[in-house]
Amino acid sequence: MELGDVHSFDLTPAEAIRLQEALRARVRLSGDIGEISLVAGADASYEKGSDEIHAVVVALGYPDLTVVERVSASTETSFPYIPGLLTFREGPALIEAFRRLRSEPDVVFFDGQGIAHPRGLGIASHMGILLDRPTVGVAKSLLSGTATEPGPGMGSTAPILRDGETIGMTVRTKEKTKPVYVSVGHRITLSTAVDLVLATSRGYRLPEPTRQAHLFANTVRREGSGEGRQTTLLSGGG
DNA sequence: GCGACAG
DNA sequence: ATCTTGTCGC
Repeated sequence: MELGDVHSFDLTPAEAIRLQEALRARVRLSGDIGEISLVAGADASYEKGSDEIHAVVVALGYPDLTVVERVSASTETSFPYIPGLLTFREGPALIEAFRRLRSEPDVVFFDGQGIAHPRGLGIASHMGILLDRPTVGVAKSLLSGTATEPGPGMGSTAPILRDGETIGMTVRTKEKTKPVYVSVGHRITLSTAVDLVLATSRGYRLPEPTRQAHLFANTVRREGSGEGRQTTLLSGGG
């Protein structure tokens, strides 16, 4: 994908927070996505003691969810994991992975929050601005706000509230399984985001874009598919 | 001051 | 996120 100007990631935590406060104004909570034919999932993995991050992006056809492309990028990081500043740890590697992506996904799912973040700029929102593309945050746990419990059935949802505002939705993607926390990343409505998460869920807690990215990120870390600049294009089949 | 705290 | 084997529930 073509990326526009990307700001520096060589920042201190205090500078990172100031940047988030400045960028939050650029997040768009609405948008007409039109016909969707391609979705993507982005994720990262790393080893316990290492500072090497393995980021991946997996593109899938929609609504069939067939994987059409997988790319990865492995980079060194010095920024530690700090709740609320995840983008500054995983962002550089993810950006490189997106640069290697040939596909042009209509929407991208990220592992983490969108606007359901202390400063309204979780990794899905931040990356959405840099990519200028619709994005959705699909987190496995809550970072900000109060989550209400959805019903036990697949497809049930309930709001994530903060100061009386709905900042996201808990979504039951699998019956009797802990819900995922969905919030708008950028250029999409919460309603559409939730619909897409459910439309891409196939019997697992994580929707396919996110699940496939998760699996591939682990493969890259263990077997190394990204030592350099490798892009894997698939023609069909899983 | 204390607790909470995406991945 | 990662380190790890078996185990309990659907």
